[in-house]
Amino acid sequence: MAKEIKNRDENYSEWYNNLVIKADLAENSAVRGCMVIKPYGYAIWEKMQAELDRRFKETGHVNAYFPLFIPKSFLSREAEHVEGFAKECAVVTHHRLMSDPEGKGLVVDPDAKLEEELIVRPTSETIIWNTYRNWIKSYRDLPILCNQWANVVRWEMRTRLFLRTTEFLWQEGHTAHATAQEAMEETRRMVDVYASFAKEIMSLPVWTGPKTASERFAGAVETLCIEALMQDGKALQAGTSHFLGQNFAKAFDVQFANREGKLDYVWATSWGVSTRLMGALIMAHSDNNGLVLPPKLAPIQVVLVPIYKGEEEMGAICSHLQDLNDRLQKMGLSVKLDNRDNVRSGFKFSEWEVKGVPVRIAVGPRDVQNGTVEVARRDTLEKQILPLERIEETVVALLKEIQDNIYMKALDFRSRNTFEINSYDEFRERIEDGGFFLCHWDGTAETEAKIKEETKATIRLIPEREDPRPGKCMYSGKPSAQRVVFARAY
RNA sequence: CGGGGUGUAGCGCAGUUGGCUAGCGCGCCACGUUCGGGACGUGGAGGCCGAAGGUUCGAGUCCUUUCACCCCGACCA
Repeated sequence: MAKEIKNRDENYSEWYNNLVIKADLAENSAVRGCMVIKPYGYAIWEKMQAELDRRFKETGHVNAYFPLFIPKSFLSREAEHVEGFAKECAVVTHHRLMSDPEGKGLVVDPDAKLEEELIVRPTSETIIWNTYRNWIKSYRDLPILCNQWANVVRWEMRTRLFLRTTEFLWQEGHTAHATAQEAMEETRRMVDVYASFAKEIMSLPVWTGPKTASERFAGAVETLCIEALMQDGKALQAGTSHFLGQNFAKAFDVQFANREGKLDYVWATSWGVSTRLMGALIMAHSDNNGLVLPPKLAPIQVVLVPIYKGEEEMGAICSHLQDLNDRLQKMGLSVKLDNRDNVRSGFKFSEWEVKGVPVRIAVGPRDVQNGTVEVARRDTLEKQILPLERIEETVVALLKEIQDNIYMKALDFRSRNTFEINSYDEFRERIEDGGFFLCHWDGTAETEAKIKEETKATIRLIPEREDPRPGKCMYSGKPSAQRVVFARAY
C-alpha cells in the first residue's frame, strides 16, 4: 500500500484516486464524470447526512423534496443565476425513443420533442421559488425553513472523483424570510452549523467568512463559506451559505403582506454541502497507509481480528471475540468481527488500515492466556497490550481521543501552512508550495483577477476578525482594510 | 473544447520490423503445509485484445473512423 499511495510531493491526483479505490469508497461509472459510491463510501455519507440532518432540525428546519426537472424558462428569470449556470446544464429535449429506421439501435423520436426543454437541476433555487410563490401570502407564512436532500447535475468540463463529479449528492436549504436581517442571520447560522460540523464530526478545521464579489454564488448578494486546507496545500471550498436578498423573490414574484399591510418581496437564503465533503475528508486526513477516518464518521469504529493456528484455536478465539464484540456493541459502538478464514491476520491488518478503521483489536492465544488484547489506533499507528477487563471503557475513551487527535493534527498542519506575506514577489514564490496566505488586498476585482491570472491563486474568503488591521495591498500598494485569505484551490 | 496518455482475464501489466496455439504477476478454485504485520508449494478455471470498418495469404500489432477513461490546460456554488 505505502508504495502505491504516493506522498503529496509526487502526483497528488494519483495518490488520491488510488486511495479512493483502495479504500473501497468509489469508482468511475460508465457515465461521463459520474461516480459509483460503493457501500463502504456510502456508509460514510450516510453518517454525514444523519449528523447534518440532526443539526438542521435542531435549528428549526424541515425536509421537503422538489422536482429534478426545471423548465428552461425558470432558469433565465434571474439574470446572474442563468449567467452562472447556463454553460453547465444537462438538457432534456425529448421524451421518447424509437428504433432506428436504418436499423442501428435506438434513436430519439423526432415527434417526441418537448415543447419546452427541461433542465436537470444544477441547483433548485428557481423551481423552489416558483413553488414558494404559492406558499407565501402573508408575513404569517414566514419564515419557511426547508431543506432537501437530492442529487444535482452540473456538466463541468473537467471532473474529479468526489470533488467535482457531473452528478453529485447534496443537501440544499432554501429559506424565506420577512426581513433582510432575519435572512442574513439565517445565512450566518447555517455557515456556523457547517463549520461546527466540520470541526466536531469531520475533525476538519475550517476558515469561515464571506467570499469576494467575484467568487459569489450566481444570484447571491453575499456568500459565506467554509474553506479547508488539504494535505497537498490546496484549499477546498467545503460548504456555502448564501444571502440571496430579494433577487429570487423578484424573479419569481414572491410578495407578501407585511405587518403594516404593505406588499414586500421575500428575503431568501440558500445553503448547501455535498459529497465533496467526502473528498475533503479523504484529502485532509489520509496518510500513506490509506484512509484515516474520524471515529464519528467511521462505518466501522472497531475491528476485531483473531490470531490463530488451526480450527479449534480459531473456534476458541472467535467465541472469546464474540463476547468482546457484544460488550463493545453495548457501548453503542459499531464493531466488526473479522472472522474470515481465507485471509491471514496480517492481511486483515493492512486491509482495515487502508479503509481507515480507527481502532483495531487483535486477540491471539497469548492474549487469551494472559487476559489481554492488542489495541492499535489508526491515527498514530501505535499498538499496545491492554487488559481485557473494562476494555470497552478504554476503547470509548480512545475513540474520543482519536477524534480529537485527528483534528489537532489537521489544525497543526494548517497552522504550519498559513503564512502572512507582504511582498508580492515572495507571494508568487511561496504560493507554489501551497498553503493559506494572509495578504493585504486593495478590494478591487481588477487586482483580484490579475493575481489569479499570474499565480492561479484566488481569494478564498475575507476572514472575520475582531480587530482588522489595515495595511497596503501586496499587489497595487493601495490601502487595504484587512488581510484576506489567498490560496490555490480545487 | 485544446494538448498528452491509456484501452489485452476480476485487478495490474508485457506482447519486437504483422507470423502460426495471446502471455506474466496478483486475485479466484482444489489439495497440502502454514498462521502475533499483506504466507508457500502443486494443480486448475478464466480472453470477441474497447467498438466498427479497411489493408493483407495472415492483424493484439498497420490504416481510417469512433467510444471510454486518466493526466495537463481552458471552465467551475
